[in-house]
Amino acid sequence: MKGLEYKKTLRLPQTDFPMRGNLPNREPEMQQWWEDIDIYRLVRKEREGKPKFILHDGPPYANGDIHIGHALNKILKDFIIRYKSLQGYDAPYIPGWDTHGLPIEHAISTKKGVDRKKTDPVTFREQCKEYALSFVEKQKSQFKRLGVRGDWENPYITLRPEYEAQQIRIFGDMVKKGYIYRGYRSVYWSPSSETALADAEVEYKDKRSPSIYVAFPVKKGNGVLPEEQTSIVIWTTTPWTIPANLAIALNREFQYALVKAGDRQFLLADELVDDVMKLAEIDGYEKVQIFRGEELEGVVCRHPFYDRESPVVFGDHVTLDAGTGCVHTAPGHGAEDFELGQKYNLGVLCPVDEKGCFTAEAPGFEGLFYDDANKLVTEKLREGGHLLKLAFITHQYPHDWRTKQPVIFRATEQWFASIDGFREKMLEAIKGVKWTPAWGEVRLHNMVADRGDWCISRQRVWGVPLPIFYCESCSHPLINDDTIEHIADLFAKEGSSSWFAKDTEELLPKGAVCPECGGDSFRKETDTMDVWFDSGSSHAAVLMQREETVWPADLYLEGSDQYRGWFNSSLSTAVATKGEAPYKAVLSHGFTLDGEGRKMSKSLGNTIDPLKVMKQYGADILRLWVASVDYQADVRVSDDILKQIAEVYRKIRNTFRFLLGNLADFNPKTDRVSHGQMDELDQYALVKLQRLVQRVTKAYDEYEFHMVYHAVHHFCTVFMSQFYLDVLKDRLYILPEEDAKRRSSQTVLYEALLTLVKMIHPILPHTTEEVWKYVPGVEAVSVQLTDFPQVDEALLDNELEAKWDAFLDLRDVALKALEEARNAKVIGNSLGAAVDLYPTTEETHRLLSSLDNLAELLIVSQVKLHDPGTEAAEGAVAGEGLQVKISPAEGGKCERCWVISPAVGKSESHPKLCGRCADIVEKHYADVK
RNA sequence: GGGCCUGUAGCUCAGUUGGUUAGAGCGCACGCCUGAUAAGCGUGAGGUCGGCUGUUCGAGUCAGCCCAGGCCCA
Repeated sequence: MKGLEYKKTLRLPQTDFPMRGNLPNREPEMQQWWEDIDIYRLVRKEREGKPKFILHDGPPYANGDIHIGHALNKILKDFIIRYKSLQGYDAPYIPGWDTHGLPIEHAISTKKGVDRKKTDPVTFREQCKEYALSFVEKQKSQFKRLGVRGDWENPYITLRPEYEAQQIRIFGDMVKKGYIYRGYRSVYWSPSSETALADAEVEYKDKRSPSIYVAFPVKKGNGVLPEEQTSIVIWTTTPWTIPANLAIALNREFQYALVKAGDRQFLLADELVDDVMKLAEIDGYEKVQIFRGEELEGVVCRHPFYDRESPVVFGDHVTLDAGTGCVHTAPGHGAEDFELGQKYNLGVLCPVDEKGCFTAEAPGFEGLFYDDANKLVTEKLREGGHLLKLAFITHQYPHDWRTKQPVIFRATEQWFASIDGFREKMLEAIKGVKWTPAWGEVRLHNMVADRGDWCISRQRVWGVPLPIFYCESCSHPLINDDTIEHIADLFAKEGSSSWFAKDTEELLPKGAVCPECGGDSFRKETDTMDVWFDSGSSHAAVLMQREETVWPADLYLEGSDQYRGWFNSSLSTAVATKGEAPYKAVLSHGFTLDGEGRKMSKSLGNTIDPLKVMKQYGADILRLWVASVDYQADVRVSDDILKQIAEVYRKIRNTFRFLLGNLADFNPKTDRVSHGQMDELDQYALVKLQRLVQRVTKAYDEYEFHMVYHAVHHFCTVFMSQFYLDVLKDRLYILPEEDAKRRSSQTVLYEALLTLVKMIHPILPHTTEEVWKYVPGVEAVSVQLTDFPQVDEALLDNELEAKWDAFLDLRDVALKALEEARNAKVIGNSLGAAVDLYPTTEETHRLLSSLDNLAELLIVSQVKLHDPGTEAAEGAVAGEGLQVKISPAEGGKCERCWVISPAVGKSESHPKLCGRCADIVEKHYADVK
């Protein structure tokens, strides 16, 4: 027999499981198979009646392709759903989409060129809906490509009638509890298009404006300022807002100077005196007195041409960058002014209508277009001697992105949810939620504690209408249980566009009358709800509606921006209506940054496109990346990082391949070896496997997926590949198929295979499913229909573990000695070596002498264990408790097992084999020639 | 400017109640093997633990300040 023939007597690994993943091609095939067998429903059925685990999906906005942040979010959710399913929970996953709101309106206007003002609402909304649904489909296929398992056939979508109806009911409930009220708020207003604008609809352009300095006469000096011939000087570039002036804002911290010029005195910020005097061309002035801002509290001025007071107030927004340090404040015409007005109870004066023309509230200017009033106001100021200077400046000013005309601020009536009404309950509810990471609680608490009321009305068409009517005769709003239920039912049947399609009479229940005046004629509200109200109602629209879910959810999992967003809006509507949080636990993830830890942006060109990654590497690589990082803080991605992940993937895949290859002839039903009969090394491997299950289970339970990743990778690399599998090769390849020692190891390999494939499945669903198809003797059609490995406490032999752990340390000493011998050209591979072991302690000797197969464990040909304390040969390598000397092994190299042995050549029938192999071939392979 | 968070080898992560020369894997360098082979094995070089100042017998671990970066506000 020749070497080639002897090779036929080996049991080398054999498997069709491919070494290379070829994921970009193979994953879609696997996903098709999942769809064919309807894996989502199979898993649900498998867990029917089991305790539920509800991870409620936060809806992404249906616009654009998915980006890496979406991928991170959905993959993390999928880890959890898959893990909980394997752990025996019934864990349905209903993906959702957020579909109303400005960005879609915007896209319809810009991309499709539809003019909202010129299109009837029903038609416009139809186009928005079509657009939104097209992106739902697009993103759905992209999410599915990530390998996310869920009820993709029945997602929740905020524009669906049944969703809108529930949202209306939530709103109605809040009305009933008295949390909804009407108030004023300052918004961007475009006179040219006669509509309110959102921030995104405003663009800044250069504009030439008048710049005036105005003296407001002091009426009450409050014992601090003189009242004769004394004025506070303000600066503004919008003279037309002077009629709406209700206050003058100062900064408490600044120094203000009283300046005497001729017979008049002016108060303004000390630092700006010289600049302003120069501009106003006032010579010969002198500072009379300096005040700290706060000293001027209580001072009141008189409006320059109305019989009205203008008190001094304080605001941090007052700066010394420009002007006088005294800010003209018109709550009706500025956001900061408005807030200050609220704070000081100044009231709101907004004497400008939707066309930008003055109303009767500004006597002397009625009907005048605001921009034309600048001149008249200035004139009036000059006449009264209040105008110190008029000039013109060019500055950046907000314009309507569509009409390109300037925009103004206008206080308008809006609907609010009164956070004060349930703030305390919210703070209480926050305490009852489990926050991961723990600082989430502080973050949301601070936010809720500080936030103002929630403005829920939007002057938009693409949204859920505010279901409110106004009496035609007294303007009193009409909203009650009957109207709410009526509209909810209507929306459930026909969708919320019916609000725009139908007349008011058709929208009202029969016989509705105004509770104030008894009138029976109404008009309907035209505003829609803030989209945060949409998604914030999902707990009611989904969890309370669907039969497969329960309320509250076990978990919400979103990016950390959602503390302000969805975590917050959901909590608000839930606490307001049910008095409790809609979630038992909240988990948040960070943001994806580039390789340098910087924000990703298209303009910087440092984005990573998940779709490209899947095309190049595959979804499992992307998923492995998600698993590898500590997502609770911000995470980094780059091409280099993905390359690294691909390497780790290779290692895990090859471990599976090796296990499969060495189990080709193993039938778990007939070939298993009982634990008591196992080789000690195999028992040790089982202990290590239990330790892995322990560690991994804990990590999954705590949502610490990077711990899973590192633990599994470490196990595959350090324990399996570098030690256990390497040592096992000899017995697996060389021993006869049915040899008990061989079967013992195979039993462990089989256990390890099953354990690993299930444990890593939530992270690598495609790869593990592929592996599953090659695992011998399993009945479940999919790995997803199996149970997560449990720790077998009976296998945890601490003494055995400690002994072998100690052996591995001694092995390191031997490995080092072998390396030195290799470098010195004493040996090539380790089988060329004869090893002399010189224990320096009794303990080491006891350990080593208890192992009868040291040569096998060290993968060398010969080992001699010396008595403790024996002096080591020259050139021995010293380590902890052991010295090791390497020399070339003596004898011939067995052609079958490659071990070097003096016995080679002794056998007559097999002169090229060692004793062991000659024996095996005689007994088991007599027929092989 | 405010609230919250992050900063340990090139990369991804560990570092127990503060306690000896700070760990792992990947990558890298060098070598072995060619019976896991577009694989596998071995050895090795890499860290002022973001910086500074404190508390302490002793700090990657505690406190303060600063720098860099992130989310959300103003």
